Amino acid sequence: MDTKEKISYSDKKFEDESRCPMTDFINIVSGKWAIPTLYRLIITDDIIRFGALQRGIGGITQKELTKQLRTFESLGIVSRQEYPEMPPRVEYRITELGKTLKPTLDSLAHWMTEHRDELLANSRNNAS
Amino acid sequence: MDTKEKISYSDKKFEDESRCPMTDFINIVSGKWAIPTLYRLIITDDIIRFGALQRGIGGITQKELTKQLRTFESLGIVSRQEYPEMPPRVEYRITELGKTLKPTLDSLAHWMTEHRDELLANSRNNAS
DNA sequence: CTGAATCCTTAAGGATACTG
DNA sequence: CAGTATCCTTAAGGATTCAG
Repeated sequence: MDTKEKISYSDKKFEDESRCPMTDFINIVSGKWAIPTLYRLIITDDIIRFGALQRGIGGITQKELTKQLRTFESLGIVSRQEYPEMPPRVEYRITELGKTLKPTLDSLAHWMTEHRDELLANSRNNAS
Repeated sequence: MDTKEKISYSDKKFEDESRCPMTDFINIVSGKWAIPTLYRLIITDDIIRFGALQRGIGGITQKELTKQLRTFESLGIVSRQEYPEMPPRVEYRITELGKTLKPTLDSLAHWMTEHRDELLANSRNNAS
């Protein structure tokens, strides 16, 4: 560790002065698996174990799921309950704060379902 | 150029069998600037020139904006009108298809505005 | 003014092996 | 079972230069 540490891009994440809600949002929910993970937790709306969550999302690696969960946990969007048993059991659950995102994500899923075919057709026609 | 080209990950983008609307969505609207760009076009709801758009978004590079616009154009979400003048003028505009995303993005912006402080506070308390 | 092209650095994410 | 740790490859994105 250095006394004067390098300031990386990610340290600026979600700090004070961005003031654009969309930019703020992207700084919280970004990457290939953030929304799928969050939506799975919201849809479940109950405790769910790590393994079940991973299978439920489908295709996400353990490393990636762990990272996403840590992020959401620190934001208070997801809660984590660890049971010191053997084998270990860890239960995750969407929080009340996290649930407030449901209407928005529902809207997003609905839009995608509604327009998927049209987008795909456009995409094909304009393929390079 | 090789005759047999390597199949990269991105070639699988938005192809047939994903069937998860959230995954589909991420494949279309991903990265740091996609949503801010799209939202700016939606809010503008009129023709807007490349330079004005870039300034309106704030912080996006020319290269990045061009890339995003090409993507949205190929999906039929944004239209592009080029005037072969000197100096050149290019006007972009959200399409009807693109406008259908407005309620969803409004919801997203609203959620972020509403919960920004709480998220930031949580984030600070749980900082490593 | 609107890009295209190039170079470069960092971030994202997959694969695998290992551990309590 | 639920992670950590490590290695590795590709993607994302910024900075800069150049051109019509």
